[in-house]
Amino acid sequence: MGRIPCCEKDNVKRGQWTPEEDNKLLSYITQHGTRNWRLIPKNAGLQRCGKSCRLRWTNYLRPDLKHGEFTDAEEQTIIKLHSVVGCRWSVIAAQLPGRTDNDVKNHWNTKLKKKLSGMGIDPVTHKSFSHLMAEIATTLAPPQVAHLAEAALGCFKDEMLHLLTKKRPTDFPSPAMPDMAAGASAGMAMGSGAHIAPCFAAPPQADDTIERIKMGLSRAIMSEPAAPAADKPWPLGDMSEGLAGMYAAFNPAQATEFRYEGTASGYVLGGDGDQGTSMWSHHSMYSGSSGTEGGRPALQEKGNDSVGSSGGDEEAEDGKEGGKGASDMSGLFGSDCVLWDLPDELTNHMC
DNA sequence: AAAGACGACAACCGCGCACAT
DNA sequence: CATGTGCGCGGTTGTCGTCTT
Repeated sequence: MGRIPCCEKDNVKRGQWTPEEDNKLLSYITQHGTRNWRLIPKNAGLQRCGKSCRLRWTNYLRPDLKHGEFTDAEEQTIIKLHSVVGCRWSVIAAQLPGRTDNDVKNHWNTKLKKKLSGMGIDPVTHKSFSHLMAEIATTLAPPQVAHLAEAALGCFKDEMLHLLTKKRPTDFPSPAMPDMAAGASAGMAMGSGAHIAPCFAAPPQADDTIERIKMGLSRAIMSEPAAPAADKPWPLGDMSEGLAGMYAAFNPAQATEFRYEGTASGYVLGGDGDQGTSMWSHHSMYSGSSGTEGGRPALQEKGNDSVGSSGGDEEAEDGKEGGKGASDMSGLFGSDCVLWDLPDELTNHMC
């Protein structure tokens, strides 16, 4: 059916607001409130559309707004809440008095995302890069690994190249560095993306690093093995060499084989025929304590969501699986850390 | 000193939901 | 119930100041 535009664009002014316009809007709203945004610009004598007025008011003119630098506490709040609710900026902003969703969103995009990336943490999943790469190596059968490694590394590549060329990782405070070092040792045998990890552990020359990343990505793509028969196990030798090495490093006791159990049930890690041990039982975000003992199905993936569900995916799952979000989140901050004192409104988003 | 690159922030756009008619 | 309207939200774009070369 289509919507009628909120205003005739020909007759309205756009772009930066002048102090005069601000004054008109402010004085009008002070006297009459914000009952009908469509009428406000007309009554206030502004050549703006109501939507523009509303944005100006909510993002800038409101007297209860806090302008200026975000404090460390506010940043921590944003990061924690983002790990729970994703890009629901209005929900996050609601927990930060005086901040708007636009403020929070801008601050995230311009500062916090880079800050987390610099610490070796993927800002989408809030997991360390090494975890994500290792997860790729352990959760999927070899035929899928190359494709997913390519996809995942592609996501990180630009950010990493940026960091490597602009600011060395060693310049960042890095709680995730031990993980990265672990990933580095695990990935030494890798012919693929694990080249990245040593770059964080001991950054070589940036130019050399970039070349090594490119080569690693190429090899990850090129090393896809042929699929074995459905009833035959995957010998590690069928994995790309690097991924096999990475898997072996994380799971020395069980690094014997992958077994393919068909598409209906997904890929199951073999060995003793049981679930095997995920590195997730040894690592967790931030704290390093046991994270997902609640039975994170990392080794029995169905579908392709094993590279950590993105914020968008989590949102897409809202309402489909009661309690899923909350249970998954319980491990995010480690056992010694109460997740968050979330109001009902917030926790409702998580289920 | 000038030009280009980059970062930060303000503002815009389009979609979807809730509510009124 | 169908349609119209208002508003909120998240993603994207534009602009301006600062930094780098």
